[in-house]
Amino acid sequence: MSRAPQSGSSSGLLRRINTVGVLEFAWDHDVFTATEAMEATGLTRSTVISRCAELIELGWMREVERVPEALGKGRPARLYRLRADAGYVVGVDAGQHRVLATVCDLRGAEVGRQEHPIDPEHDNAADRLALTDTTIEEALASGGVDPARVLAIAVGVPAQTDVDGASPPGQNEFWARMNPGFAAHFRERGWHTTVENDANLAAHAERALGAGHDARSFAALLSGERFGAGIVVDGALVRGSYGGAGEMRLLDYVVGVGSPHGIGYLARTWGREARESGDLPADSTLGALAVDAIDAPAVFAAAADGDVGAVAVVDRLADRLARVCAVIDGMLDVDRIIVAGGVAPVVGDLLRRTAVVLEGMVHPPAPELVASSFGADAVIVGASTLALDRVRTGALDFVPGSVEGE
Amino acid sequence: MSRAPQSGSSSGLLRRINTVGVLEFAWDHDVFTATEAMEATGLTRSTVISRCAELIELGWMREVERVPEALGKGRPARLYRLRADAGYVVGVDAGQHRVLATVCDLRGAEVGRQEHPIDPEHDNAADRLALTDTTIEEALASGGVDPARVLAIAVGVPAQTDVDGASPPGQNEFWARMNPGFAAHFRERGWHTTVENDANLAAHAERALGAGHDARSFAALLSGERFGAGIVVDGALVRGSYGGAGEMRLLDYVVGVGSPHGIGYLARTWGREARESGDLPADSTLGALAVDAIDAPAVFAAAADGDVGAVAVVDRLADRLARVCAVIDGMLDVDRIIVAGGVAPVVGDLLRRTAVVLEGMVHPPAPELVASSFGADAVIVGASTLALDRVRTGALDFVPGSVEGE
DNA sequence: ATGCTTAATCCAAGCATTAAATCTAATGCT
DNA sequence: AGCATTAGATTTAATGCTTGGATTAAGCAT
Repeated sequence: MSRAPQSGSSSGLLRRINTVGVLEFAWDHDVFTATEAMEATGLTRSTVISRCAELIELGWMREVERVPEALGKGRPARLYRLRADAGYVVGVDAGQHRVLATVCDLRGAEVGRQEHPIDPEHDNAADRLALTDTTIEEALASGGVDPARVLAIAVGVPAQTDVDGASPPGQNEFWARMNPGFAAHFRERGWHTTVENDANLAAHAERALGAGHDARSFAALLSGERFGAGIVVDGALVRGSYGGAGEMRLLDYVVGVGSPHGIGYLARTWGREARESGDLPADSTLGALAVDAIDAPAVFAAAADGDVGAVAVVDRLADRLARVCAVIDGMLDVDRIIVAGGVAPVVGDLLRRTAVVLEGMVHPPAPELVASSFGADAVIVGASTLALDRVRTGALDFVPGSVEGE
Repeated sequence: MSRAPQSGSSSGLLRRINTVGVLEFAWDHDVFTATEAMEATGLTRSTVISRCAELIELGWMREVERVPEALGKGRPARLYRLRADAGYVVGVDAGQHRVLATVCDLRGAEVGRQEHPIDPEHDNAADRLALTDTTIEEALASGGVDPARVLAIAVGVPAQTDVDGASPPGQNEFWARMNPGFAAHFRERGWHTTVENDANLAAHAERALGAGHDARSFAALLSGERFGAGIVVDGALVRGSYGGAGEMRLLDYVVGVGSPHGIGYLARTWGREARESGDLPADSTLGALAVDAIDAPAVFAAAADGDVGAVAVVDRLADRLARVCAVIDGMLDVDRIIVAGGVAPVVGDLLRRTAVVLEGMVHPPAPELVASSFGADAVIVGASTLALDRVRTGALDFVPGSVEGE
């Protein structure tokens, strides 16, 4: 008698569905009562409470004791809350010139961070992998997080990646160096691993937390040294089998563009050209700078200052950028284009000029042009966001960290 | 006592899931046994049989009696089969010059078809809507299908459409004529209605039944009078908020292209130009034709014949098409580009030449170039495929036709 | 203390599924 | 013909999970 090993009800499928439903609700609310969860999930009180009990058992949630001076009339409700420290995710921006790692809790709050420069002259796959490991280790230590409690990691690389996170080999030495087997390496540690192109991660960041959160379709245009776009259409990231969607190699064939150079590169280069041409008026802000001191922010600052040479550069950039945007919109009909990357904080004026040019180039309505609010952090924010997303989506497949902590 | 109105088990959610699972299985198998369904769904025999009973009750399936000379050793299995005639879907290709409607059963077999030309000179929204109704009525009659048994309809239009099937108003008189409120009109009849851009439907056709069935990412390039692409990336159609993805307005800005004209238009125009230039040698196939008789098939035929002038046109087309493909691939990293539309049957040689040019224009691997096997039927096949897909996806929300038939 | 209000808990009822035993229909061998 | 063999169909009891109502618990106001 008793203990017959029977699974019943399709091996607990329904139970699982409801558990996930309650956890989902917990994820986007802070503390909550059973009654609130009932309304959101459509389940009975008994069921909600039993699901909560299971989630507490599993370590995903915790019951939080009421603050004494609570209020209300009837019997006070028990309060539940997602355990933000049930696990952590690591985000990595493994860029060409530096490796940056952050550690976030399940609520997305950053609890640790570390960064190391990489000298492109002495860069190789093995060192890059080792330095990334070190950076992560230190970021974890800075947040006091035990590596065993990491559930997932996402790594952004300036390379194409396939769905498994590998970069197509052979044809591109650079990719092999930028993505030295990250996917296999971290999976070996038992972490759920995603390796993704940096522009695609920027798009993830914008979708979840930035200017893309209210747009069905948009492009996040990474615009530093080279253009690269992360494209979200109908709420889904468009990546392609090898993650090459949005790589913008096609700019070579666009009239008035012809190269993949980005805003940062062009502003600097054209700004220096103007400085060296000697045609600048005597009172030019740009003319007063050393050539080496001229970079994109300097040029935009000078233009804001009314400097004729810098204004000319910005106008030229506006035309160029408008064409890039016209191509993206013409192919994908996006509602919004978000200019991201290190230059994002200084392109406000450029975007206003670009919008005017763009208006004449596309079928109305023209896509809205906005600057990302993440600045140089777009990729790392996207990485942690994506890692977190993976945990959320497959939550019950993860085992949250040991609960002994408290 | 008894009969307490209790819903239990989350209002039959699990039951519904399993019912759908069995129906799914039925949909892509012909006759099948309970045992087969058990293996596919992971359910028990009892459950499968009870789900089948419900599906038969609902009218989706039917039990088919064994043919006497069956075989095997043990007790012969009961056989089930999807009722292909449980309902019908209507596909419509409402093109600029003609309206074509087909009626298909649930297995996708065409059971009725009707077509009417439209004179673009005397075209207006009201007449177009009325003619479409007539065409559908006649197509239904030709297949002996009672309109009440239609479950869904999909209409392809040469216009952009939003997710509800409406074309953005105002800015484009042409669209309002091409899509005279189809969505609202057919929904009023109680049919599940989808109105979609023609190139997007071609992509649906290729994905489900054509050259796209084994590609994760591809573009169906409708190439008659104007280029238009239906884009599938990672298995999902990329359409944009207003269905404008793949509209290829960006061709205006591509070096060596500059206009949206398609292969059909260009082959005809350039072929006539060559004919009129008078530079053709005496034995030219093209030169022997009347100017009015020169169209795309004629040009391709002449080129296959070795006609110098026609070969020159094909070479020029190859260069142009390669640039179009390079732009699509550069933006979306597709595995394959499928040239569709009326010209598809004759572009084999052109594609071979194009592939050579394209090889030098894109990052390897270059997308594979293939001709659609649907010819002028790409849009209508896509329409019925899509309508069928909608029925399949939401099957239990539909009420199949009356069963009294047999 | 006595209600009043709102949650939590308990419990019987019921649905849907599974597992195991039993039944049924065919084949093939003797 | 009789009987074992095979394999699917049915039946039955057990199980898991959810529901809905009854009961109890916890605060607050009077």
